[in-house]
Amino acid sequence: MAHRPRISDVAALAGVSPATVSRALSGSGLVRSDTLERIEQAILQLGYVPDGSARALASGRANVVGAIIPTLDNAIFARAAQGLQTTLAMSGYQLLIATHEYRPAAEHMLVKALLGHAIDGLILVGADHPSPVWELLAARQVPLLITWAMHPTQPSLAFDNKRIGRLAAEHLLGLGHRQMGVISGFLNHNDRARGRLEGFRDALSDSGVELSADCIIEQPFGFEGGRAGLDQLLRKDVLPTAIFCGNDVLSVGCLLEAKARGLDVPRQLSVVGCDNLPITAQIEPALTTIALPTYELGQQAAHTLLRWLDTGVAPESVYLPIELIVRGTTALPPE
Amino acid sequence: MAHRPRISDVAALAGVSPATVSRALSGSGLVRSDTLERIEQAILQLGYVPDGSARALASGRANVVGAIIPTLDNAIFARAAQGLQTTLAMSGYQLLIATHEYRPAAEHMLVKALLGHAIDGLILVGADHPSPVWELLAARQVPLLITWAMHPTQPSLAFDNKRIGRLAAEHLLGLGHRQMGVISGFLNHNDRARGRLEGFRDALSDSGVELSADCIIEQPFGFEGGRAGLDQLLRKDVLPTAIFCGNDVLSVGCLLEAKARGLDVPRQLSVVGCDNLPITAQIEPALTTIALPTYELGQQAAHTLLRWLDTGVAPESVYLPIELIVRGTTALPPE
DNA sequence: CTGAAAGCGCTTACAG
DNA sequence: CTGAAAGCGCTTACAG
Repeated sequence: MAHRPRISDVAALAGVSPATVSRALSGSGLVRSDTLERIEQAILQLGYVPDGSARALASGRANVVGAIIPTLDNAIFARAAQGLQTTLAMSGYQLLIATHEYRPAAEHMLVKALLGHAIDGLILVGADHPSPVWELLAARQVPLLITWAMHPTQPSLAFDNKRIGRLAAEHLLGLGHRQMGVISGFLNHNDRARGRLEGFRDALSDSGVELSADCIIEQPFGFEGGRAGLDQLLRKDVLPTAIFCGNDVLSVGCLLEAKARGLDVPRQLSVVGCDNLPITAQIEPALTTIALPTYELGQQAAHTLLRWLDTGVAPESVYLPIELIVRGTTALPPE
Repeated sequence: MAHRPRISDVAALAGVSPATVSRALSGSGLVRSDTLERIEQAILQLGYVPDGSARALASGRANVVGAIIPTLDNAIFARAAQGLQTTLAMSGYQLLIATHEYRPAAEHMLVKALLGHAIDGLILVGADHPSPVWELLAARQVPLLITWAMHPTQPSLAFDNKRIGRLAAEHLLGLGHRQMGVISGFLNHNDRARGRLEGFRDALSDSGVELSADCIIEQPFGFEGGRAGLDQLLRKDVLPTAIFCGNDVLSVGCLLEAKARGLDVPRQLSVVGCDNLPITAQIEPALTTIALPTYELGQQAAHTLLRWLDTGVAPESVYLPIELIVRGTTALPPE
């Protein structure tokens, strides 16, 4: 075959007009069944696959959703992407995905790039974005769903990051801890990390416990960050009896470092993480953490966005349920 | 503004023809600089973003690459996707990604879906695909790059999966092991897993050691699979002194289960994994594994495909370097 | 360096 | 249930 067959080739072979083939393709139901059959024959025989850009241009719908996430290198975002993609595919939509690695400038470029790429909707992580990003978004008017954090006006599928911090704090306070440390990812350009820290600090504060600034360590996400965070915390004058880690990559690193130093977790040091990564349930002692339904977030993001596209009415924002899971890394403080 | 601005709006505002705006946009260099400046002004003023589908339809290039991978829920594929996406973005390309979760039927559907979605190239994992997939691909004539395994004729960026198995076997044989077990992912529809097993078995066989079929356990990928695999291996009449795991999710699970049972690794049992996941270097004892440069595979896949699109000449297939990393989970066999 | 015109391959009112 | 025709918003020879 010389060329990729076009709709007119199919039409000619089936003895109908291109319009009819188009209707058959879209499953509109207004094609007689014998006609339909001839068309299907022709499609099979020619190996016809409709041209996506032509279809998108003519119909105004690309059947593509864009998503910009911080990274795929954290299982938490990878799982969400997986849930999103799988659910979209079930409705005939595909996923155009990009990662900015926590660089705001990169995010800006990617928003621009995706907006130029025929997408029906866009998904972003976090509610906090540089204003040029919002301007682009406003100009393009594409349905935009915020995830992972709550935006005051934009439809959001959020985790209550402050409550995550509160849950961790209340658990540790309840055990009797008073000296706490925090290992967080970089707070800049990360409203999720800021929210968790704020919630943690607020809850302590409500109980009359102050969290001094030098007990808050910012580290790059990664096991090494968790290890380095613990290292820094152990150099302070007053040692913490409990540590809250902003996510489980950090908490696993922190726990492993504690074990490597011969610290008895949880008897000498309690550790709380966040995410409920699979590995947290496997290591010994298993990590106390806050479970976030990230796969479900991806699924629900897909459903929400597709409904939005169908109905044209913007969805309500919602918080997804989160849950403290107490395992082996938290206990009463020493003494 | 009532409507999304079109290229003609920009042209009108800048006092030129749409053709000139188009040339300015494509950076062709054949637009006078003062004209260019007026056009850029107009673009900024209107917030113009070119329509992707129209551009793709008219030019025949979508600036999108499709990739179908087994899952994002394994860090190994997530990292490769990350390398791929990041590198593509640097050249103005975006990534349309889909996962089939090891279901051949899903892969078939996704190939079909992506081919209908205006892509310039396609990346697949593995050389082994059901024939309907190959037929679709042949009909559509899109540049296709195979990754992770070597295809006899199709351009491939491969790991030598047999050699992975051989490396593991030779290391264990060299230590003196003669009773071995294998924990693998499901072999069906997975040429990477089959290749690794085959290489492992061949190398043993070359040394006069036979690997009996009931020492080969297939498990779903996941920590639980590794744990269950060890459990099954420990029920055999002859206990293995060493286990080769098809990837590091399995090897970590296997190691953790061994520790939970009070087995002394490596003194009572040696374990070799594959992938070099970050966690393997962190746990105690650190895992002996075979390092696969998966991020680099993603990057190189992007470069290879883009060069193909540029030059029109199909690239050579290449094997990526792999390396045995000996850490704490392998030692001389007991006695 | 710039413009007028044709065309990319579909979809979708409109008419029957 | 089906067809003829216009149009989606760009790009790109062709001509100047």
